[in-house]
Amino acid sequence: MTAIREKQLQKRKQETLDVALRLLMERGYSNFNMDDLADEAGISKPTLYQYFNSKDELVSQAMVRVYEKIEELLATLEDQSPLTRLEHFLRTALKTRAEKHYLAAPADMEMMRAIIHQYPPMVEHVRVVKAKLEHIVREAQAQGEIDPSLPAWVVVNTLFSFQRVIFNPFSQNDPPRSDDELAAAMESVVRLFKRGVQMEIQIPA
Amino acid sequence: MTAIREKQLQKRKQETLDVALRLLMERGYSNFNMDDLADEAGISKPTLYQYFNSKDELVSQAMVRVYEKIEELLATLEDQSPLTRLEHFLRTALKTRAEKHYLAAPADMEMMRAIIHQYPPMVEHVRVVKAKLEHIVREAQAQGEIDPSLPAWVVVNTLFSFQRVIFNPFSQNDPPRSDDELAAAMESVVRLFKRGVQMEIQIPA
Amino acid sequence: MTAIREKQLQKRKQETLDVALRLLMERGYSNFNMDDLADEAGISKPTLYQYFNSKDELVSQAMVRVYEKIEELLATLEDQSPLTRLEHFLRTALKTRAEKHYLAAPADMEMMRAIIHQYPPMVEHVRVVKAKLEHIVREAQAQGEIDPSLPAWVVVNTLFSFQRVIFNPFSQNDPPRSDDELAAAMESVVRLFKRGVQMEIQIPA
Amino acid sequence: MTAIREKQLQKRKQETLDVALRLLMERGYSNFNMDDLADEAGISKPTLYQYFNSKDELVSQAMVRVYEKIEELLATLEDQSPLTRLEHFLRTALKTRAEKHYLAAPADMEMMRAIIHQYPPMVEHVRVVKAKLEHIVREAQAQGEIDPSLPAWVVVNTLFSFQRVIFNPFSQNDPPRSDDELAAAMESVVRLFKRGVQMEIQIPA
DNA sequence: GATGAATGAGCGTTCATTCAT
DNA sequence: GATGAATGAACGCTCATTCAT
Repeated sequence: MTAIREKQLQKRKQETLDVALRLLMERGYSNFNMDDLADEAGISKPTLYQYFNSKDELVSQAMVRVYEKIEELLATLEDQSPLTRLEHFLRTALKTRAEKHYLAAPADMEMMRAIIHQYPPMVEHVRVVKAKLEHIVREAQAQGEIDPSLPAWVVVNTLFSFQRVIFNPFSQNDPPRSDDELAAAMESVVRLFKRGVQMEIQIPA
Repeated sequence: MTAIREKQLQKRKQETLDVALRLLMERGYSNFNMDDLADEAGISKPTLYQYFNSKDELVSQAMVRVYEKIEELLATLEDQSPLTRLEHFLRTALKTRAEKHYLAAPADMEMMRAIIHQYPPMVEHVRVVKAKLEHIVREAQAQGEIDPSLPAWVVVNTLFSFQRVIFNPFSQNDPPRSDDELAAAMESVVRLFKRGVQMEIQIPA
Repeated sequence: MTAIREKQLQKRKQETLDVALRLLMERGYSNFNMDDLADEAGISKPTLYQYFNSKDELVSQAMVRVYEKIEELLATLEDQSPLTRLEHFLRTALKTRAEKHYLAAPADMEMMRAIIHQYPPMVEHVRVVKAKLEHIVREAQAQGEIDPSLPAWVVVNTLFSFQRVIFNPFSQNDPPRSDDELAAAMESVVRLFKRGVQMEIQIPA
Repeated sequence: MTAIREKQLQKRKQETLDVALRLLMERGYSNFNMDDLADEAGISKPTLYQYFNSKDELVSQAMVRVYEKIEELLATLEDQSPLTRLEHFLRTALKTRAEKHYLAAPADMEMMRAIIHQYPPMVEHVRVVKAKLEHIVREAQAQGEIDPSLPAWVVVNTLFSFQRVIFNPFSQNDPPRSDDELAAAMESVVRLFKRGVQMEIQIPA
């Protein structure tokens, strides 16, 4: 019984986090408020506060959600070569981004640093995911797929950063891109990344 | 006489914008408030509102400031090759960023989209700078320095995005980097960029 | 259960409007502020804003309240002759006024024009009440109780205006009137009105 | 020299008061501010404060101006019968009002009571004008032009109140009146007043 | 367990008023 | 004598958070 209850609760919580994520993406942190979230999630505010202790915790958990999705994604790719895994990650991140959803777009939220700081478990979560990605980078470097002179953390941060190429707040002022343009842009970014991290080409004598 | 006054005023305004930029960088938009700004700038709130009509206008002008600096930078590089100019721009952006100042870090402010929208002259400013950079990219492509198959806007956005590699809100949770590490990272990013945009290497038969 | 809640809420709202009306009467619009209202009404400011969306809406609703009272009053007089109804209305208005309450004193608020304009339903309300009064005037004219050469709207506006005779901001500087004086003044006004609107007396040949 | 200066100053002051009166009429007290007044009067704010010690004093003086105009008007009528003088006063007041200027519209400003209170000389001024009007009323009563049973102050207040019949903030929502309608309305008001204050008609046996 | 209703604390903005030139 | 620039004090309004039912 309680288990079922518990499951229902978890589901509600997850749904709430999804709505929160969407609103954050749509409006930005400062235009995101608990009233609207409660409304859009179809629950009352006190209930919201039963699920999450504070707005900041909620936002933090929403971010963690993003990182969990990354982990899930990486888990499905375990049998592929390290570089292929990174490529896949990048491609997925870009696509998700283009569809205006989240996934791995944490860098957006300059504003959330204070928050993140206050919730150590979340911080830990982020650290773990980054460590996993760094590990993959190092594997790739060991296998000669990536230039070993590049610091692994730089490569990982680069991957995260690339998401902004496709969609960022300022692109709203750019000319709108057609789906084809967007697809081409994504491929360009992937190519740019792969070439960029490649070993120095040794021109055979 | 009046000219001196006017100049003083402009100076005050600029100083205020500088303080604003620092606070925005430190705290993010939503923790940035007019009281603190007035305090830190050493002026009263009503004076603030004589300089700027609203918080949003102030923030917008602060952003414009950033773009002006980019323009100034680009102007000093006119005699160099297109790719060199882009490289220089990137290097400067990264360095500024590492020093926790601004310059070309607009992409930070997911939260500012609404704002920017409301101040058409600012939007125009941003558009112009982006157009200039895109122009340089196209020159580089014409001269064979950059792969012509990459859309110019993608390359420009990439340049902006790269700033986040060095410093972003989440890196506060990463291990702190030494100055040497940072310098190396910056070089890595530049290298990654240059290789990434390069023409496909034609291996001679 | 909820019904009780709802009723309590409505009561609170009404009480708040009453306090608002008193304060408006005492201080005028520009010295009337939401903090004091909240204090005097014994609720918090946010609660105030749950009841009313803005100061102006609140003031508008307070005005509507006044007009509702007029409608209620008129409803109780339906079986009387038109002129008697108008007389009764005037008498009540004057008495209420003398007791420093409201009822039908909208003309006070020169300052509220902008407000009223912004709340179409309120404007409509006012229009309806005026229309009802004008209708009564026309009935009286049809029955020979009122000179038909007087435009109905002029008569109605006259009725409203008369309230100021008894009490207006400037009368505070006048010598204070005793209760008897006040009663006499009210009767004088009523008499003045009745004679003023009367048919031209036909002196029989 | 100084006399000329002094005259210039007085002229400027009067002009400023006229602008103030117009703005007060147009916007109401609460939307009337010193910045706009300085702008529209073409002087600087500090200069404004040299002319008038405070906003409230300025407004009070503006009101006094209105009463001065009444005194001037009455002075030109000295050779006429008391009732004729009152009639003339009423007619002028209504006309001025219809032209959306002031003159004798003090009752508008519910909001100014606090002010008026604080400037005894102004209060005195108002008292004097009212006393003069009351004196005329008493003369009329002595000459049998006005029913002696009506308290003089009631008659005077009635005169002031009538201005609102023609134009008040709420009439903005009424259907607009043509010039002819307005002229007819004014005549109606005058007639209503005259009949209203008339002696009881003694029907000869 | 869920919620309608309530609130303390704060924020952006304005305004009457004054200083320094 | 006249003014551009500055400010203290409020005011309208919002938001994260918590009772009371």
